[in-house]
Amino acid sequence: MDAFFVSVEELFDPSLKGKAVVVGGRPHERGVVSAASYEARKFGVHSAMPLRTAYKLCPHAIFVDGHPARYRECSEQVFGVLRRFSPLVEMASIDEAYLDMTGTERLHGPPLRAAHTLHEAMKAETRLNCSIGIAASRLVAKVSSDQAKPNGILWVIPGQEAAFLAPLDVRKIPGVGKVTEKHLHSLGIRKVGDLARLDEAFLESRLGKWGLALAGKARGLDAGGWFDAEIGADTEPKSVSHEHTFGEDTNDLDRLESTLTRLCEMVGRRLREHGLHARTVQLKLRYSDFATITRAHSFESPTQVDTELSSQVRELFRRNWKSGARVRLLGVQASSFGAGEDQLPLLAEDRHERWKQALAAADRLRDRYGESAVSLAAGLKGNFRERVHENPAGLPGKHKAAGLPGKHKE
DNA sequence: TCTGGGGTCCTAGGACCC
DNA sequence: TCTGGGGTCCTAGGACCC
Repeated sequence: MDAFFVSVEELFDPSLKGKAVVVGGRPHERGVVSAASYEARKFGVHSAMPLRTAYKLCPHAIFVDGHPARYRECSEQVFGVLRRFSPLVEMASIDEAYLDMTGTERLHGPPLRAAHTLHEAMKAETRLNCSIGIAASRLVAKVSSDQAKPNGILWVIPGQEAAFLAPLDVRKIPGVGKVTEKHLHSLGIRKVGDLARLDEAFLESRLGKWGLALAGKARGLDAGGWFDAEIGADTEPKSVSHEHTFGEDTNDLDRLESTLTRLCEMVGRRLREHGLHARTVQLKLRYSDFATITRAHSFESPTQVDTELSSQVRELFRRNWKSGARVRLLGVQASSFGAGEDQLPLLAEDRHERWKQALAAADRLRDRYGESAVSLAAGLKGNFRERVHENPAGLPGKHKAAGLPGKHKE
């Protein structure tokens, strides 16, 4: 999709059309640009740029907050259109998808014709512009759709992959970022064509396994890593995380701990939504100077229960926080998803079951009344914290830290 | 240029096992 | 008691993507 977030915002507020628009937050907030309109890009504004910088470059731009729910909704609409063109659709991100069009020729005609029909249908049904790249590999399809932007279609005829890629900067290859680009420049490699001329052994000696994959990519092959899989292959999540950057760095213990608890609740909730049980939980801690550490803990049996996550995360925090140091960001990630139900000892089974019911009820309340409707006591500031400390296992004992597994239903 | 939030994949070292 | 080789799992960090 072209300038996806900006385009969606324009649907909700047509007066934004044609103007310099920056999605991501207020100009003096901590944060970066999620998306910039083509008009704003003329002033050098681009995504991932700090909002403050964008403001300096383009003070007259309209700064708007992002609306993830809107983008998700539009993304689902987009998916609905795509699915009619092929059963093999893979959403690679919220605004990007791959379609395997093999065998659809009788239905949709030759490639350019199918693409044209799709392009029209997308505009008609979502009122959003997209660009389409057509090729015999995911890599070339992706690069050609980038080259087709905005609002274009580009077909790279089989056999022409290397010729199409050769004049492009190496940076255009997905997976080549700032660091790899610099590395390649230091070897005198600037264009994809330079890369394609080198032999694999040389690249492998300089860049390891990645160099080998790169040699393939320079020739238009889906070599290595995330490009290899079949389109539409299973996309089970590998991790679930939430993080928060404070508006201002803080060393207030109450604030830090309540933030961690809240993050654990959000992670736990997503685990339950997806029916996942995590074996590993990870704390992320970023200080004022941007120095960042991560510390992980693995459970004996996988969990999706907030209190089990948060008691471990708080322990990791307690053990690793340079006491008193100001913190910029906290994050919590769950991973290593194990299949089965937790194998708890029999005695704990009942308590555990009650907690699961309580958490499910809390999720329903949040659905109905909003994210802040229900919280574990430790997620609140102040009074309740002591009681949670008395109950470090975080399990619902007589304290009923969350006040949840009681008689009342919801 | 004072640097978000949600992800994936890769590397490397150490513990541990046979 | 100068010490191999293969494997897995765990942890930490980093590049990269949208």
